[in-house]
Amino acid sequence: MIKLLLADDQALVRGAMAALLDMEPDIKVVAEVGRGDQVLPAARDHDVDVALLDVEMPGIDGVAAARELHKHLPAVRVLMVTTFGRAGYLRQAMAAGASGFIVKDTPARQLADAVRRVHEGLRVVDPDLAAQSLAQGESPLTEREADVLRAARDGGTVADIARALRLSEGTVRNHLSSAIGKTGARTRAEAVRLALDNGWLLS
Amino acid sequence: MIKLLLADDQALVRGAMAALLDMEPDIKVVAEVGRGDQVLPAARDHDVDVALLDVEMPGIDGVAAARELHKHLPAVRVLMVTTFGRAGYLRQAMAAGASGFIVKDTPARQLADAVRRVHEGLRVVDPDLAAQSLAQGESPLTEREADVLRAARDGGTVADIARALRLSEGTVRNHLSSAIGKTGARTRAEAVRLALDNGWLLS
DNA sequence: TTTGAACCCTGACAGATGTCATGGCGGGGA
DNA sequence: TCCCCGCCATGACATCTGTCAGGGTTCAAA
Repeated sequence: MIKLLLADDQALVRGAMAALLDMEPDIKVVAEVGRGDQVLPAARDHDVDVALLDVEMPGIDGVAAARELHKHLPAVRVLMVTTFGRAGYLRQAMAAGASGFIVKDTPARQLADAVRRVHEGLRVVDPDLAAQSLAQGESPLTEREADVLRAARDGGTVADIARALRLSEGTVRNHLSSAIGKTGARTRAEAVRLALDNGWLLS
Repeated sequence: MIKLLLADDQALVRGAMAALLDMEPDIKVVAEVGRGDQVLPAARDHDVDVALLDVEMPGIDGVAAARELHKHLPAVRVLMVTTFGRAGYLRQAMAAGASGFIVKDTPARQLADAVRRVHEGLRVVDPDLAAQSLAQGESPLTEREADVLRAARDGGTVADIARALRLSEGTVRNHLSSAIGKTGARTRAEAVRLALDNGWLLS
């Protein structure tokens, strides 16, 4: 019997996935959480075998939660699930110790199988996504450039970003310019979107 | 027995919700589709009682699909589901003939109940969302301003927007300026974000 | 030890952006 | 009918952005 932890911020899909997986005779959902920072405590309390983590969650994101699990409870296998096929997420999730990575586009019947494979110690990765990830390579952005793009996400001015990051406006402009160049964008907003789509702005 | 149509672009959550609802003795999922433009044909083919529609879908969005259903198959009750609690969506969904509107944050056990209520002809609306929608009022943006913001969504320049909409650059700047003023933003990007959050940029 | 990469800053400049004043057009509502 | 509002446009203006050329520090690898 595989003891499963389910983490997703949307109660409806969390409950629905629980219903789906509880139909399997060899899987039992022993814990459900809606925040990333509840993953580790819940996994500890319920002696979990496999954790099914969404990437986008309040508290800490799924990748960071996977990192925590891998560090403190290395016996727990992690299967990441995400809405978008952002290839950058895949790389970071694997680096964080995840055993599998699937997108929410995959047919529902394959989910239980993925859980079983991960439990057996196998790796489960969407092949298209893996190819895309390899082709795309790692993030070209330096940490500071990513910081600046993150701060620019909701449309503030250079002055806002500089204040938030305790930098001079000139420095912010330089980082932005560099990030725009590296992403091939023509605008700050476009650079933010591209970096986001590629999964380059995670923690 | 309530015959249900399920429309969501993510196969995994679609399948999971089907599993959840099929556990109910009085509900039967008779059709599943992943695109907005498949909703009407599928509803026709399967003599559906209730349609559970996600707002964000490829093809046409859920609100437009609801409009189609209401026009061609008025007997079908529509229950909208969405990820975000964007109050503007609620107003437009109800105007499109939907009988209910719930967010994916609601507990899974309430879903079947919502389906039953909608089937009985009752209205189902998240109270918080309804209050927010009333407080927020309708979109202050004129159609053209919304067009311009939509075109500005992925970070193009004024010249790009002008080309896409066949307008002069000056006009685009005027509409943008007006939209920025109305939304209380200080930047184009901020205005886009605010309008998006409020659901003012639907079709 | 030298080199390079990442980080921070300054200053200057062209071009893009946001604002404003102004005017013409069409379709309601008073 | 006249007037107001949404729409389109022009031109001018101050400000903001993105780019470039500098020059500084720290740290790790060669």
